[in-house]
Amino acid sequence: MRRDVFQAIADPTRRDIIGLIAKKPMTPNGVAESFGVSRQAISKHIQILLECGLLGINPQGRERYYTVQPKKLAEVADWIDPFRKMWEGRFEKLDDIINTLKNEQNGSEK
Amino acid sequence: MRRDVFQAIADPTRRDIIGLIAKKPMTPNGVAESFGVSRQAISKHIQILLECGLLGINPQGRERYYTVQPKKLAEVADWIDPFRKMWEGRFEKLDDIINTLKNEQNGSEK
DNA sequence: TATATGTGCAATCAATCGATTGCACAATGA
DNA sequence: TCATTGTGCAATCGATTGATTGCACATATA
Repeated sequence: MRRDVFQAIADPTRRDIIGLIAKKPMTPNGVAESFGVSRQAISKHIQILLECGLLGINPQGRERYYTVQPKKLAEVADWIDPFRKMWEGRFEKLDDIINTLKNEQNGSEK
Repeated sequence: MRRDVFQAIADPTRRDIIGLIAKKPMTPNGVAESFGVSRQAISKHIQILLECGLLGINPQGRERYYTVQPKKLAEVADWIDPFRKMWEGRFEKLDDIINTLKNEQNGSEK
């Protein structure tokens, strides 16, 4: 079963769950009340987010408060970062990869 | 058919394709040679990346050179940004974070 | 012209996904 | 104790995904 952060945040419901829990740690029932799906469906989404490290648990009695582990999103941010430099036009600090890209693009024009 | 950037980059092969084409615009055959799957499979990945705006086309004769449109990844970076502030411990703009999350939640309701 | 090459599209298939229902079990409270 | 509540887990189902094969068509090349 593939459980990486990229796949986890691909689902819009899971992104909403992350956004919700980021504001305030919540229980599965609390989260489910904010969505139009069953508690079990939310529970499965939470399970996926747990398995890839995007959420943490804080049990209180029979309730389980889930919290967001935002640091885990750095994996995505790190992958995007070189491309950010491309679209922001900050070419002064580019590594060889991006320099190669620029040269090849100019060279491939007729 | 859902065609958003988050779903597009969820597949590791597609992320590899983006990384490859970012170095140098490539044809489908060129890309396929770098992977262990068929040309048609690569072609379908490219189609998905095209449909969500992550790639552009530059036809040269019967060859089609695909280029990366990095700006499209800003959609993902923008979603991550409030969380980046969380994991980097910059809480001075917490109100902005909360507001951003609120807006995102409202805007993504089905 | 005829042949080879580069590419896209349709059909197909196994695997996975997102959701539901039903049940089990521990913690709470009468 | 016994009923209620909060939660997790298993079975199931329809839709989607990622891959393959086969074919069509335009472009290049002999």
